[in-house]
Amino acid sequence: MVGTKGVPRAEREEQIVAVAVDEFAASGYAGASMSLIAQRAGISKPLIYQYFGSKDGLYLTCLHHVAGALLERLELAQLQEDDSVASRVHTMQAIFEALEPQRSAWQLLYDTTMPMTGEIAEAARSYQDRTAELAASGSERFLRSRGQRSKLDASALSAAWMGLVSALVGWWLGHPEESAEQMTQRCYRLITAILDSGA
Amino acid sequence: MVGTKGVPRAEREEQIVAVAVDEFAASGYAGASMSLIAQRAGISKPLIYQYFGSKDGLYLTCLHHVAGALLERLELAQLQEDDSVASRVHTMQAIFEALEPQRSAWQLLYDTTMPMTGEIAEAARSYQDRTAELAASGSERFLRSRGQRSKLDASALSAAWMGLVSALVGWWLGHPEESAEQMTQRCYRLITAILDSGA
DNA sequence: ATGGTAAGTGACCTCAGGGTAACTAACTGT
DNA sequence: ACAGTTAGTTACCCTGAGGTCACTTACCAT
Repeated sequence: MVGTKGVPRAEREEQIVAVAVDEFAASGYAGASMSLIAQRAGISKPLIYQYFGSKDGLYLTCLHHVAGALLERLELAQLQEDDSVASRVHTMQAIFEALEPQRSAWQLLYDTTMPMTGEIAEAARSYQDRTAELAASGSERFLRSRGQRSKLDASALSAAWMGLVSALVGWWLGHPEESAEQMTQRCYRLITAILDSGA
Repeated sequence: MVGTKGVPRAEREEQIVAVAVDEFAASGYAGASMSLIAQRAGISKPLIYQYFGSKDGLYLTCLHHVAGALLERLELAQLQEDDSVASRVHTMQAIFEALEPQRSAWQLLYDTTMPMTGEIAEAARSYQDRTAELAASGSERFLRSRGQRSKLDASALSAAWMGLVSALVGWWLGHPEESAEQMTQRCYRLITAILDSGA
């Protein structure tokens, strides 16, 4: 079947991006197949190229679409943070809420299979840096308030925190029946349990 | 240049596996190139196929080589654990020490680009399950000792813990000048700082 | 009605990467 | 010396994935 189906470009682009985000998240940049994305979106490959130019172009669009909203929400949540560990739950809440519309989005930011050079790498790095900075400033403040000043320790703590968040999001992906709010409360319970064990 | 170079098979296999582990860790199963591995190992592609049969065969060998030692060490460390959070540092120590000879090994276990079916997937899943079980039993015991009995919470905590460990190993990869012992001490400092903040 | 434009496709090109066939040169024991 | 085995290579095949060309059909303004 050939010829237009009467679907306007903007709408098609949304459909394609939705499918692509999912596919990129599941298989990574390298593993994802343009043909498969086209097939799953119910259109043919050349249409994707007409709209997005290249695989990089599509990925870039997906990345901005996904990371833009997330970062905005995250930087907002940052303002509610204080020195306490418990307040970290706010960050988790922000992430869960921002991710609710398309949970798999998170994987795009930390895809290890994307090329290490070029526009797409720069964009990803830029988003990664912004999230890392949020985590880092929090970690440093946290450690300083406890009398530790090692830059390296702060850097490691920051990495650990981001890995922890990443893993929880991954767990969430495997438990789709859980709502964002349930996840937030779960985090609260866990953090409390860990801290109560104290000293 | 053609013909033997006088290197016995066992030795060559070791060289190849060493390079392959590195390459698989860096680019993932899908992204790694057999040609590149051959080139970096200083031999030609067919020799790899002669020795390992296929890409899957090579990956499998790498996986067993790497995960076997790690799991053994990890299951040993498990015995030193108690209910406290602080004792988790023993697990970290075990991981750092087991990984010292080839740090990038860790990535192999959790490569998301490997095929989801076949012998290699089963092997990976088996190793993942063994590590997950270690983490899970620890998490469950930990939560139960604090009066919480939710299976889901334990599962999430387990995932979070594994993500945290994974991230710290990743951080270590980016800071090659740090020794395993320094990493262990760093973990001790961080855990202490978090717990001291208590309640 | 009709021409221009937007939406859409089948068939192809190109090239990288897994995998193989056929050949060659050095060791090793008799 | 020489035959057999082990270590090693060059040159190739084939599939799949990114990407493009030429073509087709529906919508829309005059």
